[in-house]
Amino acid sequence: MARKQIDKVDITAVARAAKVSASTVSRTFNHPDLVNPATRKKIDRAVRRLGYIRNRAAQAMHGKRSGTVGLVVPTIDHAIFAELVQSFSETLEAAGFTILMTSHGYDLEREYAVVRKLLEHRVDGVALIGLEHSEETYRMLEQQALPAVAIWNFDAGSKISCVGAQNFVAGQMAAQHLVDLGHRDIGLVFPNTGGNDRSADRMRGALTVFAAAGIDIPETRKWVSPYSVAQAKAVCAELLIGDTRPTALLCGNDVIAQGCVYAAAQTGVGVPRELSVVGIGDFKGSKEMEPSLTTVRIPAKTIGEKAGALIVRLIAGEETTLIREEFPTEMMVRGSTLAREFS
Amino acid sequence: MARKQIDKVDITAVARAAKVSASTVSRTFNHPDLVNPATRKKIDRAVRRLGYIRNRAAQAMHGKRSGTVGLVVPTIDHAIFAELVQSFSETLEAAGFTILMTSHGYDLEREYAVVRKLLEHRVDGVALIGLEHSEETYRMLEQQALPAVAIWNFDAGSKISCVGAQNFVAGQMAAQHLVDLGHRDIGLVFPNTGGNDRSADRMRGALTVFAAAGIDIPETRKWVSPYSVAQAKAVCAELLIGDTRPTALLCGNDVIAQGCVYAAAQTGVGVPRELSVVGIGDFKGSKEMEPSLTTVRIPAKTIGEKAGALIVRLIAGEETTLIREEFPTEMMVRGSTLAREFS
DNA sequence: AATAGTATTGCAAATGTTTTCATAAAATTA
DNA sequence: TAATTTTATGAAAACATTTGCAATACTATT
Repeated sequence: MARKQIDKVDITAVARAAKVSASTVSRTFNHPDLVNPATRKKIDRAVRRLGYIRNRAAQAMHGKRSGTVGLVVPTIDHAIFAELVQSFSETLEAAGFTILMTSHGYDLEREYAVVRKLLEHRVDGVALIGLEHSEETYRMLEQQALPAVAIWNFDAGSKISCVGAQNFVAGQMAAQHLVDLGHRDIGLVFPNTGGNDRSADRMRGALTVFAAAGIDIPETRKWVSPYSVAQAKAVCAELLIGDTRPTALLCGNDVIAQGCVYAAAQTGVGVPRELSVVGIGDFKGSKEMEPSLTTVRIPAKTIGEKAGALIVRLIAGEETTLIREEFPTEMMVRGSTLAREFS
Repeated sequence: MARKQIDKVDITAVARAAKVSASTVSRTFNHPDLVNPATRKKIDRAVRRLGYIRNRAAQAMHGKRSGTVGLVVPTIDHAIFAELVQSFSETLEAAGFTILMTSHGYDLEREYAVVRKLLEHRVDGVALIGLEHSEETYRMLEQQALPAVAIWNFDAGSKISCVGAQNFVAGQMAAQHLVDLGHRDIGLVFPNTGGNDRSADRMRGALTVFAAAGIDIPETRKWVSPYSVAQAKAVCAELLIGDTRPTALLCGNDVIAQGCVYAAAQTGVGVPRELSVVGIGDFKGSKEMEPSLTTVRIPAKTIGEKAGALIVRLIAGEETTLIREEFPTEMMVRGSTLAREFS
């Protein structure tokens, strides 16, 4: 059994134990080919015996990379981001990086603070969700000349590299689908769009299509719900028991759509027969629910992977210009929408 | 507009710009009360003008804390952990820490590697999910004398501090509920239990209760499904079309239960009339689904918060002994279970 | 055997901070 | 006004590591 570590074991302790100099120990880690195999073995044994663990902080001081990448999300507690974050981190971990993750709860002031904190930790790069960030945040990133990528949204005019989809188009697709099915009286259930450009873009996209089709969405047909099944269900249950209800609901994302479908089931409104529901996102499980959810697919997993790969290249200096990668959204027509029955 | 940062701006650059020594600058950050307000202001201005960001790596070298806490999860891509992780990180961020997060995909070998990497980054503490970890991992943590807490499981004999619930009891509760309803022919749908003590404990708990009630669960009534709605639905759909099907299903967690409920809807089996389904976990949305899911509540949010608070105390040295905090599970009887109809 | 490489290692400087100690200036007390 | 205490600052050492340079010890070449 290894003894408790009373005296700190640093590189010189290892050196002493192996009867070599600290430099040689350091080299065994960083340039193993420069040291004699026999010596290496001695050192290896000492390392193991003492339970030595190198100190990245000390390494990082030498202009060496810290081996960490910052990831800033509004919240993790969402099917939405969980999938994205997972594939992003897998990619980065495979490349040897560790993720420093922070969340800010959709507060751009807090976002600035956490990004700053990441910089204090000398992350080799940062990934942010979306493209809406404070001036200060953008300025800081630029000033530090840090590899940065915005994930989730694609925008041809973005100030930093981005990899994602066009939420505007996603909104358009969902709207177009409803229009194509003959719906005219449509309700919108979206989260509050402050500090959330994804949601705002989707809504704008949808509204554009409706306007083009000559469909007016009065304020009374717009409901606000956070990204929560429970709250969406409550909001939706309320709107469904009104004396006139829309024939279709376009939801800000799949979680909200799910809530709507449940609310309909609860209030005895048949989906899709009496009410069509369309979501955006195509989260895990959306396809499996009953009725299975019609939605616009945003390829979260792919986006996460590609964003991870991009930041690795950015850090390695393989990319020098601003890079933008777009991933198309796709209309997934499933069981929760149906052509409107004309009387 | 701040100029691009060509020459690295470190503490001495700030000192130069403010015409003071580096020590004074350092002090303004760490012991502001020791420096003259006027000087402080000068320094503040210089910091702002140069866009200086302190280097935690260099600080960490002085035995100072790194201000990071490692969080090791099997995967983030789960409703299960998302909620836990969110509340855990909120608590820690409020205390000024940043989270270093890594996942290992239920591979204990990889877990050892990532914990080691966290130690290289000199995290001030680590949190792991569950209590099943490799000998090597435990040894390393002990040897480094690092504050560590296991989240999710409670075990009175744990080797490290833990805060969580008893999965064994959760399994018992779910099973007892079905027994109380008169079910005798019960199916089990659980994930593979390798490297996943949570799941294994739940299963054992359930089996204990069934045995006590004189109910035998033959191998043919045990199905394996990962934590995925899609796969659980597929597995369950298969078992439901068999010529004899159980009257109740006990699922390893709510995601699986959800898949089962959907599978039943798909194959036209009425829940709860013809089939009772009970889950474990009480995830977000479980209550809202239709029928709403009967499940055993494990208070993820509370556990995350308390675990965060505990590790903060551990790091601050306020706790010196091994601490174990248990949070009780609770049977949430809802719409997906019903007493078995006797012929 | 002498020469020129080449492989291996150690020394010392450097990295960006914090902190201890010493010193100087200012404020207080007698 | 001198003596003492307090406040504010700087110089230098310390932290754990990496790396450029120099020194030594081998190997290969002639």
